[in-house]
Amino acid sequence: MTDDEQRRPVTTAATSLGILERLKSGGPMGPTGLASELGLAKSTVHRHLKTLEREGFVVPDDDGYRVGLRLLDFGIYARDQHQLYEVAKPKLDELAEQTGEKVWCVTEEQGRGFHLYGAAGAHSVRTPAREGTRSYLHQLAAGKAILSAFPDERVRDIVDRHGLPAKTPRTITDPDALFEELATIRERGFALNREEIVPKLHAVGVAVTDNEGHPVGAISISGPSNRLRGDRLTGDLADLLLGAANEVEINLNFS
Amino acid sequence: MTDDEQRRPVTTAATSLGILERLKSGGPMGPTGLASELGLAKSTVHRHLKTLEREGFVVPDDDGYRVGLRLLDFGIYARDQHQLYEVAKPKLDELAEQTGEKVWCVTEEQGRGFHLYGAAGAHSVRTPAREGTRSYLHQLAAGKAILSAFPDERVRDIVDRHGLPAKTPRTITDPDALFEELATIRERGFALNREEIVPKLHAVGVAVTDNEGHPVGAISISGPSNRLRGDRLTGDLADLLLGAANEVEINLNFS
DNA sequence: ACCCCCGTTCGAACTGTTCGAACAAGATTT
DNA sequence: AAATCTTGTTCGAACAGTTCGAACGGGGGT
Repeated sequence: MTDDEQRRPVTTAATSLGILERLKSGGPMGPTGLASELGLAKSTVHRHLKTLEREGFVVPDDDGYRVGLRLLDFGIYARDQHQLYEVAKPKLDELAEQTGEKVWCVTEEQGRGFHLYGAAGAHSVRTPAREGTRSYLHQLAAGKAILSAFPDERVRDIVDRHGLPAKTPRTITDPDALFEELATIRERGFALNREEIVPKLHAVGVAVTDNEGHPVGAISISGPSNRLRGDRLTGDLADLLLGAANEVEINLNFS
Repeated sequence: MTDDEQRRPVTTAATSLGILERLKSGGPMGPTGLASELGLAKSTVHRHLKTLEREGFVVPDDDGYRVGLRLLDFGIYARDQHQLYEVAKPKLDELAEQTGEKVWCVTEEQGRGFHLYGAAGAHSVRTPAREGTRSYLHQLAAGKAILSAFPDERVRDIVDRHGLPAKTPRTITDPDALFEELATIRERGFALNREEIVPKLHAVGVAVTDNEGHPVGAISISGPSNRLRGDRLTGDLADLLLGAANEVEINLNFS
């Protein structure tokens, strides 16, 4: 059904984007290193780099080239365009102060979760997530909340496309188990994450939907597992989140 | 001297990047609109969009395509890599709370200024600047502070390359006037901006340099002209900034 | 029910990219 | 200090890929 196979991709452009991704995942590099890692000729990479540099997408560095701040310009623009961001942001700051934990706002794009904004509470712990981070939806409390608001068919497409890769032994890797979990989430209204992405890290997540019931994203609270457990997790914090999500939903429909 | 003319740019990649920029400046569009604005065939644009979509750089939208959040991932990464960001951030938050104004941290790339991070104080006003915004250095207090830390030759190159475009009647547009201003800044240690980029907006800026004297960026405080004037601007606020910049410089050299 | 506009596909002509070799410059080594 | 290796850069030719225009199919509007 999902014809992922693109008929005739622009391979030249894809090469440039591949260089960009390599510079992000592998750190600053020069033409020689990139060429050997990407299986291209030095001269080819060189020409691509010069073109990317002309547009500000890469910048010369001591160790070769690195991704340029022009991408921050684009990225922040993309975030600001998102309806959820501006509405949820003040509410997230409020939640972070109230709970003292880390509060995130996540949205879906192409079947993946993107961390739009994170508010740090007084006792919030450091996690691998940053703003902009792209994650698998099934590995996040907020992600599972989003999935629970999708029709089953859509969830199945996403699972087919991206699979259910594991991050910890507790990550959901079985489609059937995922659908069971989503049913539970739909019933009680919020999603839980118990060490499914980072050991010793728990989280609660609630979907934010538009007036047609389609999810525009989700908000979540995450923190150390010994602080986020029992009634505090499934009671106070979940209720707080449900209320906040509801507020955001109302504001969304009038903006 | 500056051979801006690239010998053989990868025009295909440049086309893709051009589409990206058009989507940012012109808002979401479809292949037809982009093709007419860029002077390309519909089918060409379509193929580029599909390729960009495959990498997450653009995403389908009600009105066609829009820039994707993958760019936020890249952009935030680029910011986090910057040495100045993590060191300056806590100090900026502190300054914002102390002064109640908007505090920015700006760095230079390719002769342009990039807003890395902005902390909003209690009374801070809304300005056109966002995080990621690319500006002309001569239009910013922080930008002029950066320029004042460059050797004259470097400043001349930047002026040759980007010119001195005006934003308001008070923007410096004459190279000689700029060099005079930079000399003054070097003497007193801080830069001023009096309605040179936005009417009724003033700012103070101080450069942050590494242990070799090269600027890694600058920090600034900006606010309404009737609040940022006289002794408060050139005295209290300037002193506060100078102290903050000095702290940041020390922390920079040990990280 | 019609039409128009937009997104999409396809084939052929051609423009642009890719590759490898060669050059220059800097760093590291002997 | 000379020599050698590596890196960034330039160049030309063969090739591969991109571009364009036309045509198809679908959705919204009149």
